[in-house]
Amino acid sequence: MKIRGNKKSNGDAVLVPEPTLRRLPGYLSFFKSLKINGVEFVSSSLIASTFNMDATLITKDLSYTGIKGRTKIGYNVDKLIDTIIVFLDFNTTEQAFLFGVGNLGKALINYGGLMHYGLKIVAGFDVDPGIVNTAVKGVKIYPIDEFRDLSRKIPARIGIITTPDNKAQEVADLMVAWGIKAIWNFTPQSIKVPENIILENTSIYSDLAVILNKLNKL
Amino acid sequence: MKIRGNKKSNGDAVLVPEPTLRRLPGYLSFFKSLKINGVEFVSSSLIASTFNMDATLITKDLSYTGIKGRTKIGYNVDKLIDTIIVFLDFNTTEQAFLFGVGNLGKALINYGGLMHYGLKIVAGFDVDPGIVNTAVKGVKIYPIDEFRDLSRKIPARIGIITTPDNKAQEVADLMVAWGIKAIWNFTPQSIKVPENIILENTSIYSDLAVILNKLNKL
DNA sequence: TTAATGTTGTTATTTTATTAACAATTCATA
DNA sequence: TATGAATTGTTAATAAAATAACAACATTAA
Repeated sequence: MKIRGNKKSNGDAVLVPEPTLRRLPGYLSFFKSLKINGVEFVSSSLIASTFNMDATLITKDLSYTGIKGRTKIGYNVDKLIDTIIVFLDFNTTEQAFLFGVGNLGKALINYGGLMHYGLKIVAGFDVDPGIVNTAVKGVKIYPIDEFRDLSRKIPARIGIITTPDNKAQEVADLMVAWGIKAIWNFTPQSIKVPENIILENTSIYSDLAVILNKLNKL
Repeated sequence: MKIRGNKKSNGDAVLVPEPTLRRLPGYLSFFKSLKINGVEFVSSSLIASTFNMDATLITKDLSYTGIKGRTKIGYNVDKLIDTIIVFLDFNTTEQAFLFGVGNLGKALINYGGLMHYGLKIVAGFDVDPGIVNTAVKGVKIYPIDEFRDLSRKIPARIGIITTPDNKAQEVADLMVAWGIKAIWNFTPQSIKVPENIILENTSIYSDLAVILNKLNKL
C-alpha cells in the first residue's frame, strides 16, 4: 500500500511506500541519539551501516521527506530530526481512548514516550470494578458505559484495544458506532471494521514467529 | 529476506517469504476462534474476507506450511491450527531473559499469552533496588550482575530488551557477550550486534506512524 | 586553480511479493 | 450417473520494493 507524502514540483502527490514509512521512526531515534552526542552531520553510509542496510535505500527513504543532504557533508542532524517529526505528524497531538486497562493497557498509559510521538491517551475504559474510577498516571479510567457520553465531549479519533482477545471485536464495534476513526489493535485477534475505518494491528507474535524461525535454523 | 520452510519432494528447502511468516500468527488466532465456535472447515475466501485480502494469497500462504485443503470443502480447522503451531515452532518452548522490568517489561512477564506461543521468560534483570529480588508472576528479578552466572545455569537463547532507550545498546552488548543468540528489542533505539546474532526490533512507533499518516489524509 | 574524492540523488535493473488466470478436483444435485 | 458449482492449488502476469549503477556536485588538498 502506498501513502501520500510530499508534493512534487508539479503539484502531484508523491507516494510513500509503507516500508519507508515504517523505517522512518527508527531513523529518527538514531538521529536523536546522534544529536545528544553532539554529532551535526551524518552520511547515508553511516546510517546504512547502523541499520545494516543499503546506503541507497537510506537516501531514497530520506528523499521522500523532502530533506536535502549536502554532498561530501551528509545530512544535517537537526534538520533530519525536525523534518521527520513533521513528516510523520509527530508534532501534532492526536487524542486516543484506550480499552482494556490490564497489564499492557497500563503499560501504554504509563509509558510517557507516546506523547513525544504525537499520541495522547486521554481516557481508559474497563469492566473491572477494581480499576474503574481510578486513574493511571493522571488518565482516568471509566466504565465502558460512559464511552458514549465521553466520546461526544472529547474528540478522540484513535481507539486502542488492549482487552482480552475475545473482547476485541465487541470493543471495535462500539468504537466504530461512536465515531472512532482509527483502531489500533494490540490483540492477536483479527477484527472486522467498515472500510472507511483505519485499522492497524500490532502483533508481537509476528515478530516472535520471525525470531523462532531464524533461531531454529541455526 | 526469505526463510527456510517446508521441504519439497525433491528435498530442497522451500523459501518462505517473511511477509507470509508474519501473517501466519494472525491466521492462527482466527482459526482458534473458529474452533471455539465449533466451525470445522474454512475456505480461503472466508479467511480472505476476514483479513481483507486476496483469497489466492491466503492459499499461497497456507501452502507454505504444507497443509492441504479439500476442494469444495476448504481447510480443516483443527489441522490448520496444529499445522501452523508446529510450522511456527510455537509447540516447543524457548527460554528467554528479560532486561528492564519497567512497565512494558512487567506487562510482558504478566502476559501469560507468550507461553502458548513458544516463549517462556525465565528471569528478569533490572538495576532498580526496589524491584530486584522480588518476583513478577513467579519470575524472579535479579540484579544485572547475576546475569553472567545465571546464563551459565539456564540455557536461554533469547534476550528481551525493555529498558530505557539509552540503555539498549549496553544491554545488547552484555547479552552477546554471555551467549544470547537472539535479541528482541522493544526500544525504538537501533542497536548493533554481530551478524551471527538474530535481531528483531518491535517498534510500536512504526505502527503509529502508519496510523497518523492515514488519519491525516482523511 | 585544478584535480581527486566522498557523497547525494536519480535512473535502471533485479528481486520479491501480490494478484490474476486457469486447470484440476470433488461434492451436491438432478 | 452426469452435470454444474465451488474451491484448491499451480502457473503466469503485474506491481512493488530493494539494489545497483552512475551522473552531478561540493569540498578538500595539492
